[in-house]
Amino acid sequence: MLTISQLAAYAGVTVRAVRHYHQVGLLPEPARDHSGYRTYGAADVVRLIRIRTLAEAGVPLARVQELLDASPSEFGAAVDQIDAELRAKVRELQEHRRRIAQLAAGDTLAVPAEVVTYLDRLRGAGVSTAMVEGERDAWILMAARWPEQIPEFMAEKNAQLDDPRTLRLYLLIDELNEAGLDDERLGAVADLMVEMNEESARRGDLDRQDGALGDDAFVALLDAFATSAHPMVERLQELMAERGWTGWIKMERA
Amino acid sequence: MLTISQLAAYAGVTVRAVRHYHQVGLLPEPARDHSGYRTYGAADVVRLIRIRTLAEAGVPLARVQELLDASPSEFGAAVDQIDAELRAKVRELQEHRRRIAQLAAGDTLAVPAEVVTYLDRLRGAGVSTAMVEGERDAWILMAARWPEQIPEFMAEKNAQLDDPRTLRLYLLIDELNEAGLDDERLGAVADLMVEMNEESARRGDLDRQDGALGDDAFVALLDAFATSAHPMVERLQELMAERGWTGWIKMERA
DNA sequence: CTTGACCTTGACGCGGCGTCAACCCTGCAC
DNA sequence: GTGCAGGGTTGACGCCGCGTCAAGGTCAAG
Repeated sequence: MLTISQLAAYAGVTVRAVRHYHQVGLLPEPARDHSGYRTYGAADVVRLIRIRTLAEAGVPLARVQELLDASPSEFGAAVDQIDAELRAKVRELQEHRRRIAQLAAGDTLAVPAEVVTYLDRLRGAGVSTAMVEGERDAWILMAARWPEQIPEFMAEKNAQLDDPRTLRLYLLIDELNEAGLDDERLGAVADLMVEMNEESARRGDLDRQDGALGDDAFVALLDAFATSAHPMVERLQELMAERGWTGWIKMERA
Repeated sequence: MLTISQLAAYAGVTVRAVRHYHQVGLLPEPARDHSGYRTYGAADVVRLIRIRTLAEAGVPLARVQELLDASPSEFGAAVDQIDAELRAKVRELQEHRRRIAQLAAGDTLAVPAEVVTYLDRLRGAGVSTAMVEGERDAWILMAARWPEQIPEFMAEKNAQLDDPRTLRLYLLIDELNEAGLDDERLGAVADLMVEMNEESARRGDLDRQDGALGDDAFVALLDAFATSAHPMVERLQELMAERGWTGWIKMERA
């Protein structure tokens, strides 16, 4: 007669595992000796080994029972099914690996590739890290809301950046962020923005934007985000309002 | 300002997940409105999306925090490590698949290939299913105790089976199992066993067996197993004892 | 008699939430 | 007013396969 640790040793499992199998009913509770110890025989070793064989092959414990007393054909079908489940898990993990491989650089985190390119262009042109991060976060939000439109949006953004005044705008705002709020230079920024908005309006860009950004609540959210990130935005909006323009992400004539 | 379900919708996660992230400290608890509702802003959406991006790439939640504010080089190292862990998991699952693929037929379950061949030979020679299953279980035990020696043992077993008297022994015992205990024919079985034992002894097989089966407790276990499986074994042992032989699995001159 | 190695039951922990339960708030239709 | 649907809140259990204490009782050896 065997004690639980001897049984476990013969089968190559832990004592705790044996007790677990008792608990879930996989292995019947054996008789006890005079002091309450469980006593096992050779048949228990056999059953335990067969359980382990299945468990180590990835069979969920809940299904081991049915497999142990299945006919060969049932057994084959069940094995096929379990193998299919294992395949699915493998695929899932492979997908994880694929994704994690794409997370090489910091920016790539949650940002589509087009946006990364755009952000790199900004950085390369001398725009500050803080500003680029703000842009990145804004585009994370955009990509969450309109994943399909991102290539479209980025094409337009890149086109805007071809106009040297756009870059000048970014750099001016960067400077002001460092230097502190200076109403005279802010005024110049606002003037520049108005000038470019007028041109956009003439080209009809604003109308197209109206269609694309058709979720007022979300636009409000983005505006609030911009305001909280850069206090200067609020002041700029006031100056723009004086010049007849409201909004921020989506600019409109008052 | 967003409610928790709006936040969750923007990031493409469940409300429960958001609350879980609060609980584990991944996402800071936001301010509450007058009725206790959580209120979120755009920055929370951004953070939540970045968390999801990592989580969906297979990063354990416990490590998401450190990855979110890691430098690019730290990030790269961590990503490498996580990828290694994912690879390990994949390998493990593949191993499971390999094993389960081997579990095609019933006998294969926990029995080495050599034994399967031997059992098939017995079955093919007309030995009963019950007897073959008993043999199988005994060999499961043997393989657990002496995995290395199994090929050796099976070679010997096969050699024994080349002697037609061995098969006759199996078939006789099968018959007696069905017909009930009949001392006269049992006597004939015992005589045959003695005869073969004597020959084994002359060839020196018994001495080699002594060396191989050097674990008395385990031999006792196997004997007990045989006895409990077939009540006839006990009677046979008595008859063998009268003829000067003791033991069962490991036979010795009294 | 002590020690150390075993046995017993009971309970928590892990990972990432899903899924009740039991209750409160809000806005709208009647 | 009242009722109802559809939000929100905290709290707790469940999953899976055990690992790992905790707090004892038992056994064989020195």
